[in-house]
Order: sequence, then structure tokens, then C-alpha cells
Amino acid sequence: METKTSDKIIQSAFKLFLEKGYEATNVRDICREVGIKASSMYFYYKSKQDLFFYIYDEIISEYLRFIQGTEILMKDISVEEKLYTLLKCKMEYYAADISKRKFILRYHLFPPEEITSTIREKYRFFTNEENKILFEAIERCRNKKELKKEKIDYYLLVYKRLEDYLEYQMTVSNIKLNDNAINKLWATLSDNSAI
Amino acid sequence: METKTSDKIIQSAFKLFLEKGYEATNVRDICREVGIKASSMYFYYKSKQDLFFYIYDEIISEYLRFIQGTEILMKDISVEEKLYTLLKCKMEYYAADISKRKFILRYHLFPPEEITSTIREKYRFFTNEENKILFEAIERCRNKKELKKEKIDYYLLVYKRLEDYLEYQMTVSNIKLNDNAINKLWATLSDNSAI
DNA sequence: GTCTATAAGAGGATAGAC
DNA sequence: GTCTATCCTCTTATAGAC
Repeated sequence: METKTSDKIIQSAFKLFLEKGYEATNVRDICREVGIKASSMYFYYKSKQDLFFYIYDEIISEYLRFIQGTEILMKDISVEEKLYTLLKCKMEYYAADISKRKFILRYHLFPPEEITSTIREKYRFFTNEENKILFEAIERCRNKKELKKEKIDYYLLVYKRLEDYLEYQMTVSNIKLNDNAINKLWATLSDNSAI
Repeated sequence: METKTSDKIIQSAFKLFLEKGYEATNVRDICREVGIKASSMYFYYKSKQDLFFYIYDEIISEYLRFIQGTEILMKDISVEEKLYTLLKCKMEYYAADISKRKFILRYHLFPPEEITSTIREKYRFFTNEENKILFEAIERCRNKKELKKEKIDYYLLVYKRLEDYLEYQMTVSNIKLNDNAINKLWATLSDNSAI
């Protein structure tokens, strides 16, 4: 079956927005790879911005659906174990197609001026949704009631810091750390004074 | 004493190139802050590219001069201690004015298409020069001869990885880790199986 | 759905006056 | 040194034919 033109446009735009950036990518270039003229794009998407956010939204919602569907969320294990497992789960997801995460990172770090506020808004929504999922997951943990709030917050901090690092290694340095390495880092960081 | 116009242009351009990016910054905007018309810029710099690389080169060479002048380079201490100290030294330098490092990082991660090859070339030169300094510093270490090449390479790897992480935390997350944290991370990473 | 033609504007760069 | 005027090119987006 043939790929729909609207999807071809998405694919071409995704690639160019990722590699060249939003400002440096023009509608003509996007359409050249699809095999149509620039004006034809406006039949499918009302503007270049519209096209961009269609891609951006899709990447975010696809990830949220994935993490929401993870079995670990419901497991009755300790807070630390759950967060650690969720982190590894997330990294596996990214590793399977790192380009999507690169896309989000690129526009989070360096948003084009004309769409900065919308990107920030959407990114905030994204992290909020993810945090909600995280908090709910913690609620269901075996030892949740025994732990002080500070201890839980500390695990969350470890989670975020390690996430930053692993994501950076993957997206920027193209390095995927092995399980043993992640495990050691997690252990060091959670040893309450390393952050 | 008044700031020279050529310097005012540099300052304005640096700020805009850093925040809005090369493509999204136009000569008219740069000059507006200086209080001159766009055409006047061409009296000082022959093009927008020329202006950009003037700034880029200056940041790099200023850093290289700093690191070359560090006393630790000559000290007769162990390889591990020297690399660890150099890393902290470097991070202090960055922390003193993080915007310069952000500038380099931005264009290393996402170079504008029309100047990609030149940026890559300059960045390669930069890392080469830094590596030379690093290798020479290692030569002068007390225990250099007792160590296997593999062990030294491993310390260098720890150095690079930790550097990546700390740099990322500073430039992207605006977090400067304290000495204790850096020390712990160094210890964990150099424990030969964590990378 | 896709095309051609074109409007409307932004941006880099130069010429030449002062 | 700095200005005005202007050129030229590129880009987004629309109108209307097929």
C-alpha cells in the first residue's frame, strides 16, 4: 500500500526539522522529497507551524501512551525499585528510536523564536503529564507509607538527574550505557549526599 | 572610556546568536542594540558569518589560553589526581561565565547548515588542542610510568564522561554540582566497571 | 489534489553621499 | 564611520486554473 501524501510530508519534515532545524528548513525542501510543489503542502497543513506542531504533538502523545501502558506502574514493589525500573523502561523506549527524543530535546533547548511560547507550553504539559503518572505509580508502592516525604523526593531527584544524564549520552554522544553502569550510578546517586 | 563600536557589535551579536540562534538573528537586530544601521556593521566585519566566527574563535582561544596557563599542568602528582583537579579547574572556569560555554555547545549540537563544515573544523581543532594539553600534562605525572596504558585511557574516559555530564548540568539545567558530589561521581566512575 | 503564478515581506549585502 | 537608498534573493502563503 502506498504511503499517504500527508504522511510523506510528515516524514520529510520530521527529518529536516531534526537535522537542519525549523528556521533553516523551508517548505520547498520538505516537498521536494515528497515529490510535490510547496503550495500543495497547504492543502494538508495550514502552515509550516501547523506542520511542526503536528509532529511535535504526535511524538509526545505517543510516548505518554507508551509509559501509561507500562505494567510496572501497577506492580507492588518498593519506591526505589519502581523508579529505577521505570527509568530503564523509559531509556529502552528512547533507545528504540532515538531520533524522536532528539527532536524534542532540540526544540526544548533551542526553540525558534516565533514558536517559543507554544513549545514551552507543550513541553510543560508533557512533563506535567509524566509527573502525574510518576506520582500515581509511587502511590501504589509497597513501602510508600513507611517512607518520609523527603526520602521519596530524593529518589525522584535521583531519577531526574540520571534521566538527564542518560538522555544526554544517548542523544548527544550516541552512547547507550549498559545496565550495570546504570545500576552503579543509581546506587551512588541515591547514597543521599552525592547530589 | 567608551566601548568601541566593534566591541559593542560583538556583545550584541553574542547575545543574540546565543539566545535566538544564528539563522534567526539578523544584522538589523544586532545593530539596533548598538545604535547604528545595519550597513555600518559591514565596515567592521565583512559578513554575518565573519562576525560569527570572530566570536566563536575568541571564546575558544580564550579558554585554551586559560587552561594552558594553569599551574596544575606542571605539578608532580598522580595521573588520577591531576585529571580530577583539571576537571574541577575547567568547571570553575565555565561556571564563572557559563554563557560562553553555552554558545559553543549550541553550535556544536546544532550547527546552522551554511556554516556546519567550518564549525566542525574549528571544534575539531579545539578538542585536538585540548587533548594535546591533557596528554602533555599526563606525561609529567609522578606515577605515569607505573600505570598501564589501559588504565590511563580509562581515567581519560572517566574525565570525558564526567565532563559531559557536568557541562550538561551547568549549561542545560543550570545546576552546578558541589565538590562533594563531583568527588563521589569520580570515585564511582573510576571503579573500572561503571562505564 | 496538485499545479502555476504571484503577492508580500524579510534579510544579506553593496554603492555612494556626507 | 555612519547614513540612505537600493538590489537581489529567498521564503511563506494565497488565488485560481486544471
